[in-house]
Amino acid sequence: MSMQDTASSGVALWRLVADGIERGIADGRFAAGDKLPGEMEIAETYRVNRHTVRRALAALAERGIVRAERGSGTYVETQKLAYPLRSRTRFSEIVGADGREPHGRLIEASDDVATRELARELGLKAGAPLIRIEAMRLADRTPICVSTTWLSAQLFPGAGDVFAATRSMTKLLEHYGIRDYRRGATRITAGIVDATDAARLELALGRPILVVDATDHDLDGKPLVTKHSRFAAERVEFLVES
Amino acid sequence: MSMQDTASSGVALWRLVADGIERGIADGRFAAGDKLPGEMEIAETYRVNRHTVRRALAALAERGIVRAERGSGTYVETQKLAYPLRSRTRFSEIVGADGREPHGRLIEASDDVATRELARELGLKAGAPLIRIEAMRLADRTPICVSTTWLSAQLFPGAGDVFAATRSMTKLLEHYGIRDYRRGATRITAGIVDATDAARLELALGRPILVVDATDHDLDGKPLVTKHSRFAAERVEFLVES
DNA sequence: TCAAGTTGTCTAGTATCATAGACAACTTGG
DNA sequence: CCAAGTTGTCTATGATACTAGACAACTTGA
Repeated sequence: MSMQDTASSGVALWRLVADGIERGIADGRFAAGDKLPGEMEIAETYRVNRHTVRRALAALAERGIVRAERGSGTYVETQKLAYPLRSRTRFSEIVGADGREPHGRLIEASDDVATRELARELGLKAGAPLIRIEAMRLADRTPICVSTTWLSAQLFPGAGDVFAATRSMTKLLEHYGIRDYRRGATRITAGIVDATDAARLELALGRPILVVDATDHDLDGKPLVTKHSRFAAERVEFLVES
Repeated sequence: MSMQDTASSGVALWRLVADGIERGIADGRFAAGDKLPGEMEIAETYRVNRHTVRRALAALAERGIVRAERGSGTYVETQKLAYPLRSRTRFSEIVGADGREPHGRLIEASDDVATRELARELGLKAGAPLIRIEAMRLADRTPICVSTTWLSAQLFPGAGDVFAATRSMTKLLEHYGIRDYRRGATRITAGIVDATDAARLELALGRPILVVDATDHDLDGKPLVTKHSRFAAERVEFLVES
């Protein structure tokens, strides 16, 4: 590798190294607790200066993916988040069960208008006022997914502010008196991350993402919210129960 | 945006801008022939210096996606090939209907042996002799896809030579007395182009591809050929009819 | 013809990226 | 304890990324 590669691709060398290592962890070449090769060895395999490797490892360490031990080596901290797809799915519960700390972050909340598709999913009329929430979910400090969520502006007035305060869709619904809800039909597809999501997910450009479309209903079957979520494929593993 | 964003993400700003514009073209926000917003306007929307926008546009121009006209503006060059996925799909017809000239090119023909999966698709026994044809399809002079096609060596003896002469799967089947055929179940996935296909498709490394697996049957439902095709995602758009 | 708007080109300055070398601090295994 | 191997930190240098401003060259529409 060389600066020429960086210039032509627009991706920093240390980022390529970091992504390569993270991919190795995702693929299982390095399991949780494993010792990574030494910095010099990594530098040789990527044909890169040791300082560049250190930059990459620092980025991974900041996200809690690896942990450096002076004099000893650098060790893998995390493993893929097992994400069961049940009708009752709560991000915070899943992450908590994995021994990691769930976080939510509001990216943007804005008013929107129901397209035909959104109206059908939410049981509204096309053109109905909606609130669109762009949010992000993390486990410890690692971004897991970004979601675009739509709710009826009439059923959930001021939902954007509520989410900004609670950072949780479950708590948002509780705020409007909804104690429990269920996930309806879920569509799973895959795609390539775009630049915006890549920056948000701290994901390399061009990496695969898992795209999940789903609508949550209350216990009477009335649609509440519909979501379009993009998961970093290398950090999560969907489990579908039979 | 600022250098701080770049530092944290390891992705150059101009790359984010270029991807954003390319996405706009892919999404149809900018159609072929359309004039893009001025460099200053793009710079404002991305909160970036005009020179950074010019870097992004230069990268897109080098790939033939946009074309700058001094004093006038920057225009979208490319147009995606609309590719309807019907049970009766002929590449030449689709390309011709788009007003472009279809071409076929034989890359390689070789003998092969049926794996379990291939045997199941073709209704043969595992280990049965096959002919494997690696071919490429173009519209005008733009590569659209590369396909690996398997046929029974017993049903279609010398198929490689026939394809080399006709450069068309339809004509190949005609040569063996098959006047019409239908496409069976089609699986569509996405992935990243590998180095070999990238060179063939004249595609940059790391670009997305649409992977299509399908088996063609004769009118009695007997499997004829099974294909594994890789389309340059940025040059084609599949249309699935409901 | 002319003014406004567009892309093309130049200079300059600051911050980051990447490389290079040296040495300190620490852990591990013999 | 000691040698080998590891990560941590420092200085230094050159290339690249991004911003900033100015002006030239060109197109378009009034």
